Amino acid sequence: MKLTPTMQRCVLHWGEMAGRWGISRSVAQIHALLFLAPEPLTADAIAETLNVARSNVSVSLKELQSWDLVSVTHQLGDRRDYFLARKDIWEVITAIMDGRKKREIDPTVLVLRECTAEARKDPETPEQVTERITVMLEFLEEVSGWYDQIRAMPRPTLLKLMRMGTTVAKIVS
Amino acid sequence: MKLTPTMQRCVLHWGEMAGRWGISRSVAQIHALLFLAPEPLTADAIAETLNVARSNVSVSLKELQSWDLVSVTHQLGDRRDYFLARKDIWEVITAIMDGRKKREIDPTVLVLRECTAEARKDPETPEQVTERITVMLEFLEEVSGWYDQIRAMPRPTLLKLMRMGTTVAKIVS
DNA sequence: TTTAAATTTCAGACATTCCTGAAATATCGA
DNA sequence: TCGATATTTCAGGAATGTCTGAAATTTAAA
Repeated sequence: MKLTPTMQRCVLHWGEMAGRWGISRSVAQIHALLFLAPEPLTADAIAETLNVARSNVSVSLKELQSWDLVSVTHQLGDRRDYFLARKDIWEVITAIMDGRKKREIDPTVLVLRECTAEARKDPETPEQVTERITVMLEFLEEVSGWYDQIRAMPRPTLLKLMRMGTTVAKIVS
Repeated sequence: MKLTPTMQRCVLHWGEMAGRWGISRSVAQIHALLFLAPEPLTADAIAETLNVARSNVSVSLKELQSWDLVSVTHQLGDRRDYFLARKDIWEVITAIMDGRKKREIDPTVLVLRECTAEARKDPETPEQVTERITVMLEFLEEVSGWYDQIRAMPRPTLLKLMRMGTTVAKIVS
């Protein structure tokens, strides 16, 4: 896989953003490469193009698959795996948002449920604190539910809503 | 500052989530502590309560202030800084989202702008790749603009919209 | 000023995460 | 089944990020 200067720039930038995005540089670079690549690539091709260890590519691809951003295809008469990234930018973003919700929000909701129950029983914990935890839990649960509803809406509807921007508010109020 | 078992649990959980949230454990724990604390705390009190170095608290508080999650107050006749976290959960979440947008999206939009310009001039870059980069840029810009609009809406309106869930779609279509 | 408290800076210790390369395992055709 | 190729696992090294404690700086009262 030959990279033009522009493609290289994208891949490198993805790698630089990796830290902030909470993934490793390899994962980010591989994702950029597969996103740009016009056709599926083998793990070897990826390793060669990005100059990283073959095993690193294997692990990183597993992570990208766990994010539902990359899938495997095959070519007739070739038993190597060919990897392919989601190309639809909308699906890419929603996959990332789903993954983040699962990793960053859901565990906290579980703990907060236990904490509120515990706080209510415990007379030591100030009422104010219990209240604060409860409010946070309820808020997270409400946002979670709202997110699920939004996710279930057909894309054209969602797009239309987005394009309306603030005018929705005027209609519904 | 004495922590009840429930408060401790929250603080520790925040610390454990820190990695996934892209902040250091200290920053997360200090935020949890200040969020729960009924009143402002000095840096020394924080250091003592969480058993971390005083200097660490100083740096972490600076980061929390850069996120607009923590502010400084003073008590009459006391020249120490007293730190206070945003208590309104809605404001907390929007502050975090603003910070993430600034750190995780905005830099990429800038680079993608340069990349699309570059790709268009460069005949080497395949048309398909240029197109893909352009679509991604346009999508990010659209979402950014949409986010700004949403952020500017008065909170009660936004809450009403959220509570309506999918029924908004039926009304506008 | 001077002094003392409060805060910040920063070099290095520590911890964590990431990556590599070798070895083990899996897969498929012959 | 065997052999060749593809993939994964994993221990240890490299790189990065975090935290500490001492020293420097800032701040405000005396």
